[in-house]
Amino acid sequence: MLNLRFIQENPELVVEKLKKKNFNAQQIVDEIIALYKKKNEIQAKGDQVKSEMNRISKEIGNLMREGKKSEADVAKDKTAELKESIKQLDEEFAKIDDQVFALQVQLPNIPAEIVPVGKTPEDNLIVARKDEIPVLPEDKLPHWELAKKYDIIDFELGVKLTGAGFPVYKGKGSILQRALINFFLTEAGKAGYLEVQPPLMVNEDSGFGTGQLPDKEGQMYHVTLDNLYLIPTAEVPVTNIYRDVILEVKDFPVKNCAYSACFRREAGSYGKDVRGLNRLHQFDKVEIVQVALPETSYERLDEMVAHVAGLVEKLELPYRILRLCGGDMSFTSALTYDFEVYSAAQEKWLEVSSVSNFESFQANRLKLRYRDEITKKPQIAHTLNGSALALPRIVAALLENNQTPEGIRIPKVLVPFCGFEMIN
RNA sequence: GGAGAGAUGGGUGAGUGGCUGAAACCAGCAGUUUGCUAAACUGCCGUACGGGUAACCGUACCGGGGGUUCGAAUCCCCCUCUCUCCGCCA
Repeated sequence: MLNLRFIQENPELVVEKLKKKNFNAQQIVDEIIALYKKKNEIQAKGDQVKSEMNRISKEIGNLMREGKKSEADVAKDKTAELKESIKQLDEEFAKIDDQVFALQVQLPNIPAEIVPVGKTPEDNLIVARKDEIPVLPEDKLPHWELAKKYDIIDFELGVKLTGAGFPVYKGKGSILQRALINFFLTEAGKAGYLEVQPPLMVNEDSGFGTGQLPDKEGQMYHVTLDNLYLIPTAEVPVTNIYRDVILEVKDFPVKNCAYSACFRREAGSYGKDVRGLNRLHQFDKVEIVQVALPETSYERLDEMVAHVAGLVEKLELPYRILRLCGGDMSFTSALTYDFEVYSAAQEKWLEVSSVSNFESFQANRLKLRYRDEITKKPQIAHTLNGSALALPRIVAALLENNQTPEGIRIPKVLVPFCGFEMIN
C-alpha cells in the first residue's frame, strides 16, 4: 500500500512510475487526491466543532461542581446542535475514509528504477547464468517417471488421500525432502538468519499485512469455521511478526528464516505445466525474510540474492537469475529477482525462488516502523523476502539432472544430510 | 465443550462519570554530581491524523464495534482474545 501523503505530494510521479507495471493509475490517483482534500476539510471542520463541544462540556462540569445547576442547563441547550453536527461530519469522514482506502489498496507498488520495461516473462532480464546443461542418456526420464521407477514419490496415493497436487513422499524421497529442508535452514543459519517455526494458519489481519488480502483471497485455502487461512508461504506469518512494531535502529538488520509447508489453491491452472512436482497445492519451502532500513534495503536484497545463488551452486544445478520486468512482477514488489533451475529431462527452466524488495509497501500495511535516530520519529521500514528455497522443483531438477544408469546421484553437499549417495 | 475472571502506555500496575492522554514504579533518553564504576538527583519519555518553518496547537485512541450522557478508561449491549478451574485430548 502506497502512503497517502506520498500519493498526494507526487501524483504525476506515481502515475508515471506505475506505467512500467502496465498499470494506468491516472483515474485512481485523481480520485484519491480529490477525496483526500475533502477528507482534510471535513476533519478540520469536525475537529473544530469537537473542540467547541469539549470546551462546553468542561464548562458544564465546572458549573455543576459549583452548584450552578441552572447555568449548566443553559449550556447544555447549546450542545444539541453541535452534537448533531459532529455526528454528520463523523459519518461523512468515515465514508470518505473508506473510499480513499478502497482506492489506495488498488494501487500496486512502484517498481524500482532498474526494473526492465516489459509485459511478459519474455521481457525479463537475465542478469546471471550458470547454465552448462548436463548431457543425459537417450532414455532419460522426466522426474515423475523417475519418482515412480524408484518409488520415492507417489502422486496417485496423494490423490486418494487428498486430491491432485498433494503427493506422498516415500522412503529416500521423504528423506531427501527432510535433508533439503535441513540443508537450507543450516545455510540460512550460517548466513545470520534467526530460525523460527511459524503457525501454518493465519488470521485476516496477517493476510492483509503482507498483501494476500483482500486482492488475492482466492489463492489461499480458507478455514471458514474459524476464519483462518492456510499460509501460501512462510512470508506471511514471519513478516507479520513485525506488524505494529516500532524497531530501534540498533535492531537492524532483522533476519529471519523459516521452514514451512505452503498451501496454494492454484485455481484454474491445469495441463502439462503442472505435471509431477511442477505445481502443487502443498509444498515445502524455506523462506528468508528481512526487515531493513530504507537506505540499505537494496544492499540487503543483493545479499539475499547472493545467498540463494550460493544454494543452487552448492546443489550443482544449472541456473539463471532474472530481473523481472514491470509486467511480470507481483503487485506488492518494487524489485524482484527470480531464480530458475534447468530441469534437463523436461528440458525447461523451473522457477525455484523469488527474491523481492517490497520497500515500504508491506510495511505501510503492517505499520512496521523504526525510530529515526535523529528526529526520534517513527518511520516506515522496508521488508524483503525470498525463497531459499522451494523444494519441489529443486527435487524435480535434482532427479532429472542426476539420473544415471545406476540410479540418481545425490549432490555431495546433501550426502551428510541424506545419509546415502544414490537413490536406486 | 461447561463455569468463572480479565484485557489500560515498552513492562508492572492504579484508576467506577468531569480536575485523566491517563497516577506510581521499572525500563529508556538527556543532564547534574563523581577519579572510574555504581548510586543519588533533575528533566524528558505513546501513536495517528490535521494545522504551523518551528516551539507548539487541535482532534482521536485505555482489546474491537455500537449505545446511554452536556461529558465515558469508568455505565449498558455485542464481538474477539487471554487467564483459571472442570471435561476431552497429542
